[in-house]
Amino acid sequence: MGRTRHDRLDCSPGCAVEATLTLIDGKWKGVVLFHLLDGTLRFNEIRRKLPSVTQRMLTHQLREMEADGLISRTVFPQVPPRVDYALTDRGRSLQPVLMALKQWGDANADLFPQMKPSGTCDAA
Amino acid sequence: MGRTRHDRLDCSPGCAVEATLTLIDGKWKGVVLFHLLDGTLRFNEIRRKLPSVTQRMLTHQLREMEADGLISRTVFPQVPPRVDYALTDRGRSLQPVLMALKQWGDANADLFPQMKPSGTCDAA
DNA sequence: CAGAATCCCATTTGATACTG
DNA sequence: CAGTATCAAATGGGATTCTG
Repeated sequence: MGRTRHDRLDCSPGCAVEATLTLIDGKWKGVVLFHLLDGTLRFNEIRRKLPSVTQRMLTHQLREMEADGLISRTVFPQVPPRVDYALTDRGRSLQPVLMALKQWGDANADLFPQMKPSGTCDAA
Repeated sequence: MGRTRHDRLDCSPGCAVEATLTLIDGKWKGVVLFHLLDGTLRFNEIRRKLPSVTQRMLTHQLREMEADGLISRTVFPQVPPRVDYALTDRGRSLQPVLMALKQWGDANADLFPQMKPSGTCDAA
């Protein structure tokens, strides 16, 4: 086990750009973080917002973001289980980054044919 | 062949976030775009700024960004060859995104032990 | 409900050598 | 100088099944 994901960083004036990217790429991390901006979510609530994610991947991405200190994971010892995910302070500090990414994506929607117009689905 | 890189997009309020990410993840794209903010660069100039990138990877990433309309590639028919890379208007419009990524990375440098302080290397 | 375990395929990345 | 070509390794990601 270990944090080999950030080993790709070398020294360069722009490496902070890549550094941040290593934390939020991964197939679903961006969207998950974005949704968590609106508040705490349970595992299946996140799943429902991401129509085509598998449990395996969602679990994996969530664990990585937890290890990176971007989100917190709270397990309620009850049956059936309940696990809450929320942004940490560090995770919340990504808000400007996430908003910049979203704004650019919306402004350049023509690049993404399969992306439906913003607000077509259930709003956050 | 084709543009399968953006097929990962599904419908979700935050999918524009992922959409943008599909364009700038890739191991070196972020840094390359960042450096191009300062102006046109030749192939080997970019290489020199990225100590550990291979020609193969750099070529590949540049071609993808060209296909996505983020950068332009100008070949000068001369010997030895000269190829200039520059941001397109669309690429330049990523500036706020890139700066947000860089700022966050610098502010959270403690997460990246192997990242030397900003400005340690040759400045852009 | 929120996962863990296993298997397997696709894509990404790297190493190396060669070229107009 | 700015690439290509080829091979191999690492990683990412999906499908499915099982469980406390």
